[in-house]
Amino acid sequence: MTPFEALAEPNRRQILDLLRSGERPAGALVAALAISQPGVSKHLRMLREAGLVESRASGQQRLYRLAPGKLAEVDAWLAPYRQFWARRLDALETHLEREQ
Amino acid sequence: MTPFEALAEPNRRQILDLLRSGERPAGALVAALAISQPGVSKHLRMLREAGLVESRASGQQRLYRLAPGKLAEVDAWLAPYRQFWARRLDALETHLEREQ
DNA sequence: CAGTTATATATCTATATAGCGATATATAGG
DNA sequence: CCTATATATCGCTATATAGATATATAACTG
Repeated sequence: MTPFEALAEPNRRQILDLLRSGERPAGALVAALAISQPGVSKHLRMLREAGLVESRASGQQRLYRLAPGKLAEVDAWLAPYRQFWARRLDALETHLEREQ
Repeated sequence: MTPFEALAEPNRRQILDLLRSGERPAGALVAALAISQPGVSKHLRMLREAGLVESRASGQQRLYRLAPGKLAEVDAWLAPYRQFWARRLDALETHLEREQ
């Protein structure tokens, strides 16, 4: 499964969004999503195969975390398109980056 | 079709890549891809439905061009993840600087 | 060891879509 | 009109996958 294919499914994007705030056990993801536990487990497997997440065991739990390398590849694909939209937004981003 | 779903298919990403260098007739896209003319036409339809391209008639031809607004939405989704690999790159840079 | 919890896998159904060849539609030019 | 060209749609097959429920594996707990 490629990262692009993995991102096509909304539940998988939601899992990634949840993992942005840190490592989470699979059960926390199940609780947050509107699909069954096996469904979440299957999506997690696909995200693993796409290289978008990694997991480790901790007792009975499996802790999942972002593995952002493949997302960086998606970002790299997108990069040359950035010139096409809103130069005004570019200007804003530059401004905000300088504020940091 | 959502932009994320549209981007999941490699031929569709290739079409977008070709359109980055400017408006192109459908035939030019057919010539560049490794699939049949109806196949390209179907992908173009999906890209249209996803809001990623627009087309206009010109004689017998249909000219396609990028409609980057929806790509900007993808970029916006991706934005909060950028800190994750930026951090890693920062670390790498620091490491390399220390090597010198 | 039995029971409980956490997660993964198996199996099934339904739906989506990628691909093809054939055909339809539309425009251009003789 | 008639024919050629450009593109879209139709009809089909094959494959992928999202979803569910049921079951298996694995690790804690008493």
